[in-house]
Amino acid sequence: MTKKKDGYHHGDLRSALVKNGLKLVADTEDGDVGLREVARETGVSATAVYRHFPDKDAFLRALAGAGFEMLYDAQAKAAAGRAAKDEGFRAIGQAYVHFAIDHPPLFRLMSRYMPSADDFREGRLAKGNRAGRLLTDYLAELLPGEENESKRQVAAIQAIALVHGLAQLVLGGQIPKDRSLIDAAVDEFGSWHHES
Amino acid sequence: MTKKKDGYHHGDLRSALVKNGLKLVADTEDGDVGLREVARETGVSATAVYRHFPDKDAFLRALAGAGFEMLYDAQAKAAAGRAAKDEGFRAIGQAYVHFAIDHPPLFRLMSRYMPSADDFREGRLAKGNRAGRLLTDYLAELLPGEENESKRQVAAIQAIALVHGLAQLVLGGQIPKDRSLIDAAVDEFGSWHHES
DNA sequence: GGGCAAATGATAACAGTGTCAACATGAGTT
DNA sequence: AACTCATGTTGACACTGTTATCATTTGCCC
Repeated sequence: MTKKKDGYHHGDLRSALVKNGLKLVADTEDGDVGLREVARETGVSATAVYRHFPDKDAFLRALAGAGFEMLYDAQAKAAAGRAAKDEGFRAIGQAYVHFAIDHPPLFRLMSRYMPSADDFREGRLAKGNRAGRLLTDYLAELLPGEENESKRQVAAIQAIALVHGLAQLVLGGQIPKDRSLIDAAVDEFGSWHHES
Repeated sequence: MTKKKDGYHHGDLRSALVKNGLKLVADTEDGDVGLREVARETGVSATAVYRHFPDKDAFLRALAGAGFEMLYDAQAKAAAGRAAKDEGFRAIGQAYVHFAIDHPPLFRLMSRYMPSADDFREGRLAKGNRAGRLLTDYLAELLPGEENESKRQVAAIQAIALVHGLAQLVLGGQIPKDRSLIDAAVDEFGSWHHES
């Protein structure tokens, strides 16, 4: 139980649900929480959730969105102070994996509700776009003079695939949770493109 | 309904459940099937499944295992005939992503039940190890004379992270389902390490 | 301030799920 | 032929997401 302004109406139930949802997600394995469970934790009836979210899917998407906000903050903080663009790129790439390691269930949830490329283009995003855009933006500045556009697109795809794959496989236990190893993997990728 | 040898006993229920399970998984979005659903499809009572699998988790793990067998076959076929080791490496890497594209829900299920590094080392795998081992084995032959062992480990991690990340992000819609683009991303990675 | 509509909450119920305990049936062995 | 054990069934329990219906409160208008 958290935050309850006693009385029939809650005051700000929606954000209370999200906050408790995030807390409960952290205690799960796969990042899935039940609506009834979070309602119970919030001290409210099960169906009250439906006044703020159309269904469970929408609620989990909201949780994932909050997670992307946290990720964006972490990446921004990691990149701050890095004057050199390539250092900034490596920093936010590593921050991506570190975030996954620090919040395994939340990251798994986020992976399931990650905005698609279409969501990006058509601007139908709240704010969760920023996390993903950071990486590709840095990469765009990092590779200004590539021969052709397609080569740059390939490099961008490699970058996000590498970083996302690292995070996914570390959480799955296929890659050792070794921070220096992970940082090395990201660093070397960055240097390939920068030193060439 | 498939395969039913009519009568109280089924004959080979376990494999029938797996077969129908795989079929049903293919029709889902996230690669999750209900035990009752597959039991219904197989024409058997819901609890009969428990005579062959301790719980739902074990059943889904069996489905994932069957998926890894399919993946291994696809990778072996892709690598066959490639004399050059680096070509073989690229082929199985691309086959990994192609498999994901061809079987989205199954691949998502497999991602959730992917054998961990510990499973590998301690040899507690049925046969699903082969799919993962293929990639790293090729990579080991590909990089015989790297300066130190740690550099080789970093390269191995980069390879599987790149390939797994590509698969994951294509299925999520973050990367366009463009086969030539994906092949280019894998090819270029292979050439980096080979030409150096 | 009184009254009313809309927003927000609660209750009851339905269909569906994973799982367990108890029982039924058939196959294989001696 | 009888017994045993693996295999399949029935019934039930606790739980879930979701809907329909009813209750309360807030905010606004006169």
